[in-house]
Amino acid sequence: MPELPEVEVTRLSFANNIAGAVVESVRVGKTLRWPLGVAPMHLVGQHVAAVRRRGKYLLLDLDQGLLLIHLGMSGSLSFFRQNSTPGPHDHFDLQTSSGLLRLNDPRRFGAVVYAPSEDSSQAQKLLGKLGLEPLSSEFAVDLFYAGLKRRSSTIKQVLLGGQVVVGVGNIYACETLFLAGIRPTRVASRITKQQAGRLHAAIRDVLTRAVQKGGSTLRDFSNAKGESGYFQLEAMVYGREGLACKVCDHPVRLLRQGQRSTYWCAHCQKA
DNA sequence: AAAAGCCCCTGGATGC
DNA sequence: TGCATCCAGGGGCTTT
Repeated sequence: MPELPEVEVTRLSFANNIAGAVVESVRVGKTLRWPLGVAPMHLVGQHVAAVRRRGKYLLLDLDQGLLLIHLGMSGSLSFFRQNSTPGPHDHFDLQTSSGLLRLNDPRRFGAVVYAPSEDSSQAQKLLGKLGLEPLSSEFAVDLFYAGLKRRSSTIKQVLLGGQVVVGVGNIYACETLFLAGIRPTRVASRITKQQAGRLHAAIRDVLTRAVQKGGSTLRDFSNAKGESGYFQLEAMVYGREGLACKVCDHPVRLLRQGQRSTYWCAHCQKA
């Protein structure tokens, strides 16, 4: 479910509410991708200083260390002002003095992991190889182009891989390649500087607008206040196999790349 | 070092 | 209605 815009919208929806709050109790349900990595008691009494985002990870800064939260494929966070009883897929609760932060995740590909610091091995194992933040000023065309230059796999897989640029998931990878007119099977290192420029602009543009629109919902995304997004940025190709391309009327194609579906238009994406 | 596969898990949609 | 099969927006881990 969540790509960068959904994670960022989630962060914005509760960061100000939880900042400065004190952890009162922690409830761990079924184990997620990994165990929490610390005794829940250790978190009690600590302040939540801030909520940051790195790629698709949310970072909750505590007095001592931080929590790394990932939503996986099916995770979502909710923030409750009042008490609420957990449902069958609510696998982590952080009760604070200002409200309850709850992770719901049916598939349990998500994670909540404690790390003693951002430099710790626990944190670096997850964050250490992440690429450029597409919505920050560090996302320069030159750096992006240089990153693509040293990759020999296809551009679609490089976008998904997160080692050159973070936060672009399957939907946005398909959509940005369409907007840039680049075929998804193109070897990344053979992309020209001009094409890299178009792709760079498409990534910034689409992700920025998706955050502004409240996150896309092809299915069921909602932020931590329970408000759903609308997918007002309509997909040009994603999920549209066999339908007419919105630009040229040729049928949208489907292909498999690394066990993921890629949707694209062979007529519009010739670069 | 990088790339390619393999998995983790549940629920919803589709087909018989 | 019931059951089997396929698919899903992610990414760490293991093997090449």
